[in-house]
Amino acid sequence: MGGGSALETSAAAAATAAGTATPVAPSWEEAQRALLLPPSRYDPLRHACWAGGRPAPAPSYSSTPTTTPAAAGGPTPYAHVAACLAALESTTKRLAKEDALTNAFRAVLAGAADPRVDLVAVLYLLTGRIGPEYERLELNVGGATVGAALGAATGASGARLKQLYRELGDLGDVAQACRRTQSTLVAPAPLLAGRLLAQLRALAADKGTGVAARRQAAVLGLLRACREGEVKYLTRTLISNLRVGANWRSVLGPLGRAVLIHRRTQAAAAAAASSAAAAVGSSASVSAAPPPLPSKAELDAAASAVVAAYHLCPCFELLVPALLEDGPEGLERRCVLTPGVPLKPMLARICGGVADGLRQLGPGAPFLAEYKYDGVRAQIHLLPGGQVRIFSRNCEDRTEAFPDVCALVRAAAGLGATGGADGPEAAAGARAGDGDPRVGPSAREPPSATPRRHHQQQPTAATATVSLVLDAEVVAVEWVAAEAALAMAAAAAKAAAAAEAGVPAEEGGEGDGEGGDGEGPDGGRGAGGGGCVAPPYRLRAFQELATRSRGQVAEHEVTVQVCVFVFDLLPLRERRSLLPAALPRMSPGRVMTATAVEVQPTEPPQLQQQPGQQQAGGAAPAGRRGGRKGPPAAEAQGGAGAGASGSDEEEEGEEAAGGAIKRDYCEGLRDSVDVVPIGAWYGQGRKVKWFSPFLLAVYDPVSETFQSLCRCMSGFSDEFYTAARERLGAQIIPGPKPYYDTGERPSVWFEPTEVWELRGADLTLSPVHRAAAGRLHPGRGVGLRFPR
DNA sequence: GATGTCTGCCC
DNA sequence: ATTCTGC
DNA sequence: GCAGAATGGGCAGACATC
Repeated sequence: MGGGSALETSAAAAATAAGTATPVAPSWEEAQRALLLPPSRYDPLRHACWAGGRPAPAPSYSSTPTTTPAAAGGPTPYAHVAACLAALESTTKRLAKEDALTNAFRAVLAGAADPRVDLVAVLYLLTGRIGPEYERLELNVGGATVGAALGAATGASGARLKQLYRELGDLGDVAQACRRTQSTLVAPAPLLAGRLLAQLRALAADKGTGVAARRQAAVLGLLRACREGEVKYLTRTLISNLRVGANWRSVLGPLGRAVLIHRRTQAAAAAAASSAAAAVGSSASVSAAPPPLPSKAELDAAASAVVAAYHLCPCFELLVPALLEDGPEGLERRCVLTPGVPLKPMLARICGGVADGLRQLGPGAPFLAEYKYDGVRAQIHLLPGGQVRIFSRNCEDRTEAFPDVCALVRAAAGLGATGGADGPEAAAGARAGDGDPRVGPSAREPPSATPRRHHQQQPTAATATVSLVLDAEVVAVEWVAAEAALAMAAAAAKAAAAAEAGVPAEEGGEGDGEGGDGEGPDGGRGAGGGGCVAPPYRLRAFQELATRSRGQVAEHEVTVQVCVFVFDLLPLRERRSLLPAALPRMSPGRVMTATAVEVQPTEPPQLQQQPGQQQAGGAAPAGRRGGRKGPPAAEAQGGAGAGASGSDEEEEGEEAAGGAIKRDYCEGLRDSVDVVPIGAWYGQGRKVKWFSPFLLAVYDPVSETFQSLCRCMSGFSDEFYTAARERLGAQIIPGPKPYYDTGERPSVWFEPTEVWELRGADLTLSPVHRAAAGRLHPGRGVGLRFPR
């Protein structure tokens, strides 16, 4: 509070100094409101909340503006970021959010001493990140660490913090609430965006004994340095939960717009200055009327240029310099696909079932129906040198965890299985080996230990060629002995016969969500047209693959073998028919194209030809299952992404044709389960006022116990939450009934008074849930995956 | 050394 | 992952 | 129709604690 009045005073002083109609630098709240002005009325010089590195408010520029705008400022204060976050949070309107972001970036461009550096920092801070996703850089700070630091910073007791948290449902709000009652003795230096980002990165880099204490101390220091509205957002940043209704996606368009506006303004100012100088030759003020905003079309073009560039090159350190130097128009040339930099994944549209999906694809349009494998998504880059890089669905670099995948892909591509270490540093020209794909301790050579820093390498013409980018699913496989393979083949044949006879038997109870070793869609099948020789492998469930180490794995340490199911080539979305050419040496159980059915709505389904593996009988019904039967929420992949409009022989109108109907909810698993809410937690954020999630249990008549099955939070409407809060609020009991069986510890327990119907996708063996305890696994119960 | 807590990341 | 909500 | 938030099960890894 002391700070508040001091700031008022300085604002008043600024007002006097400014004189005449020269505006006074706004307070933090005013700056926040100003950010919501339409860009046409926002003046970065007048509304920006800083100058000379001082926090808001301070004179935004001197009363005698003899300097150029760009030189007027200092480092961007974090207060500016916080003001923008507050502006974002203050509205749910998307256009208003875009305006706020655009204005905020313009302020940085106009007011920062080093806009190039500050813009990157502000971008990260506004999106709650500290680096590109593919650089393993994590704060490792969560609620516990911040909570403890908060206690130390404010003197609030743990109980008080807990109570506040229950009321507010957001640690940032708790911090803000605490701060109001806290008086700072000596105000530390104000937080600066660039420096804060560096501090956060240092925090992320710290490790070893005692980190927890060091982290907490660092967090404490940062919290203490906060002013005005900063604590709330700094706290949320620390726990990676900004929740202001904007994320990296929302920031890109405004970034393009802001840069375009700024460049126009600068050009106009330069022109005015030079003409004035030429005319009079004396100190004419540069503050001529700002030029009108670029046209909407121009602004939109700038926005989509940045969006497209970011998909190809999701790294602000690369994007921003290119943007500032060559403008949005130059991005297409400057930001190209860079080897080892993952592409942002395609956008997918949700549709309300298969019928809807087909309608979206276009009536009568042919499409591809693919299996949805239960593994992990992998974006696989095969670089010109023969090295491989593997990225997760979230663009995390997972190369080192999957040396076997690297080897398999190299082999499938016709390069030697021992082509060398992966990653650009490791030179190792791939030599063409015998191409025999081998899983096992044959290939090794540990991958480069040096983590690469992509943003240090500028894309150049030389490095811009990627030989191959694959989209694939990595699935755990189990190799089985020959006899077992024969048995499986026989079973598959029987199932196929049954299916042909019209029995809707689906896949004969396959897996049934038993979690354990359920066969995948075509596990154990694939026997060819006439003489059946089943490949000696079976697909395993996701849970098996999840045991893979996260860090560096040597190939001989791999315990769970995998098969790579390739389903797409990026970024051109060329037809899958190019896959066999790109990967001439695929091999069953190792690297395969994902099983798919080409559907011509007027003709019977035709199974896609697969290299190295003939498909027949058994797979067709399964394929039909994926394409035809009713997933309530299937997903059609559109040809978004990349913008690299290669558009070869693709007919227009068929743009979505590369899409696949995925996420099939197996018919057999659509059963619902009757469950009883036996406990709950208090909601967070939007759901503070309600119970969420609920702890749900099944009743076991044998043991006469309620065994927990899962927590559940989705599938409920807000009305349901409100009603449930009332009903169950009256059923709270002090502790669990003796006949409740669960490893969970919910905040509240209920009398068992209601029965709900629950749907889920899958079951897994659980360490905390107790359903069917002991029946599938000694000591482990069953949990429900994706309850809803 | 075993166990527990926290965090991040797969689905 | 899924689902709901507001623009 | 999109974007965003709020949540699920469960694993490994890194520390902290016993």
